[in-house]
Amino acid sequence: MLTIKEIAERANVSRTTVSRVLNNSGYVSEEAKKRVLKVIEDTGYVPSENAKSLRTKKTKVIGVILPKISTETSSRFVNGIDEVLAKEGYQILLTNTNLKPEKEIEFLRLLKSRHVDGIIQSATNINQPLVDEIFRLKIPFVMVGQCISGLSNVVFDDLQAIKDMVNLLIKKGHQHIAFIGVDEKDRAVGYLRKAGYIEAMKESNLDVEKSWIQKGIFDMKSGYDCMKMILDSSQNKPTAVVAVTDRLAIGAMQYIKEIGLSIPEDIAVAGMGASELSKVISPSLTTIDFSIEEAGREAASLLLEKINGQNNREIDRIIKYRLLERDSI
Amino acid sequence: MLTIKEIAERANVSRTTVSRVLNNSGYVSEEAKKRVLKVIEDTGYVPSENAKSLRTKKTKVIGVILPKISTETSSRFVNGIDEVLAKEGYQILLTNTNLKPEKEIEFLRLLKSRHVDGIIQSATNINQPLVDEIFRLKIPFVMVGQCISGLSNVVFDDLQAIKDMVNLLIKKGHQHIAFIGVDEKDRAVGYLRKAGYIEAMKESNLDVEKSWIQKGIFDMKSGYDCMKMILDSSQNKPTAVVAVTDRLAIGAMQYIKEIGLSIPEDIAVAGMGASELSKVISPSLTTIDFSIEEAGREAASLLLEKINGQNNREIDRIIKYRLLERDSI
DNA sequence: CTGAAAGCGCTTACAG
DNA sequence: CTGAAAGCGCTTACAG
Repeated sequence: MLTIKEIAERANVSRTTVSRVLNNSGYVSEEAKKRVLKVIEDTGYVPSENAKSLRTKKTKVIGVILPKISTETSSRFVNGIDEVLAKEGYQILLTNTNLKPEKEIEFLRLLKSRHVDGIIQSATNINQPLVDEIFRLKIPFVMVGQCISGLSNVVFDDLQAIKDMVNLLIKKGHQHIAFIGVDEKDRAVGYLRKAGYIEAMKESNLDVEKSWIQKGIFDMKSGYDCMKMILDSSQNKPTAVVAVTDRLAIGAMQYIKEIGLSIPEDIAVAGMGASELSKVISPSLTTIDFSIEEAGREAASLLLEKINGQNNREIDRIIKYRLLERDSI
Repeated sequence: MLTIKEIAERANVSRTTVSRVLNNSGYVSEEAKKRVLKVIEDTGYVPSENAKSLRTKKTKVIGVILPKISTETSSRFVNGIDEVLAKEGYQILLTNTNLKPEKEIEFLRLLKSRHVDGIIQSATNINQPLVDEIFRLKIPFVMVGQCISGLSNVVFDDLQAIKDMVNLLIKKGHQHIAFIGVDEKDRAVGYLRKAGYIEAMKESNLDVEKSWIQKGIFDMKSGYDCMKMILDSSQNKPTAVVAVTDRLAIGAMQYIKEIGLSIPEDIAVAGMGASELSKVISPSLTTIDFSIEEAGREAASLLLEKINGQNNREIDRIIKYRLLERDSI
């Protein structure tokens, strides 16, 4: 590896001078500058960011903690982050907990040990030890998808979004509306969306039969199974179903089609997430677009503000969603 | 920031000793070890990886260069990489060229300046300056998706895969088979897949009408347009069409449905890539599964071997594909 | 305009 | 078993 020392020798100047031309700081004579630049060009020298950040305490790297890396949501999210960070010359160090909560604290420490300038975490469920560790870190931090008071958060309006969806269904004349959710430990997707469904039903004085509410996990098969459960065990058959993810909704659609019912005539189906799938499936799926890229961009901007010391208070941003009404309802 | 010095003082030992317990190397008395561990525990000290790698010349970070970050392919690929790298304690530094070739060299240098232990690049089209820079870098490197002689490559058998697909169509009785491709500058997807189509047709002595071959870009709309072109301008209407990506194929399906033809009765459609969409669309799309995760895993393993000095020769790995025959043909 | 020297936080021979 | 000291490749007051 070439070092600044060698460049200095070849250009017949001191390391200080080389450093100056590298960083465009301080006075350097045109003569010297030219010589240094020439040597750098010839040798293909690239300064060591490691050594640099050991001195400057800045790394121009920000850490991103993802609950799952191989999903459409994650890649959109990272894309949004990258869009604003790349412009400022920041790199992304990616970590993936694969839904294992114990990994979160591990990665937090790891990112700290690598002196990232800031951290963005997209979380599903959060626990106290994690929160404690975040505060302990004292590092610019933005939480996405869940809300922790005292931190800055970028959140989605999960509650209102599903209420809008249920209300739309009600407006269309549905009274028996079923719900496919996920574990409530996931506060946003599990708890809040279920709460929104229940609130909306209550506000319209509609009864909810217990068997209309089913809990699955994050895949299509699970949506299929839940739909079967709902239809098999309900006294009053629902005429509509809303699922907390598109994937679950699409699984439900598969079951409905399979038993020969039609969508939306016999049963209307709605999902959430605006996945690519939702556009392409037939009938096209009514869903909620949560603007994931936008969340990524917001999180990155917020983090940048913190890094640059423009604000250190708690700031919460709620990302706007859009209800996409399509053919499935 | 807490440093090793402070830990040493608090534990009443030298920095050397702290370093020893941190790395579990050399002799340390139980006494001392216990004291140090206690202080670390109490303070939440995390050693600086920067300082460490400045000395050791290892960063435990590997750089990944992606042509586009927000695609299903990319996230699957990164997932595969992460699967094997995470086990070995490596982190991923992600860069995204957004299909801008000039970014590639920039990122190569950047990754070098960050002293990554190795680089994995997923490329679409490659040019000589890029190749030169890679060789200049002298860093463990694995190229994925394209083949550069002298480097280690993980490639897909694009040519044979599409030949298999075309031959299957032929076996099913199709003689007029159209093709939707992309720019041939993309050697794998553009050039090789087109070559495979042409070869397969030739081997079966089937004529190819010029208008059967259309070129699009990587989205559905483009597939739709190409299909329209094919149907509008052909003397002999094709009874089947194969597209080089699922997205293009699905776009084509949309047009076919729109004009009231049915799939596969009137026109059979095949894609490539085994996207999630392909499963869900109806009729489900016949496609090729290139095992992207597997490519990620292979690339990571190969890179690890190089980093550990187990091999430094060129090694090429061809990832197996599977033809998924579904309802669209 | 230029350079010698200190220092960032670690590790690692070396000496004891 | 332990520690003083050198060194990794940079930057940055400071002195000239």
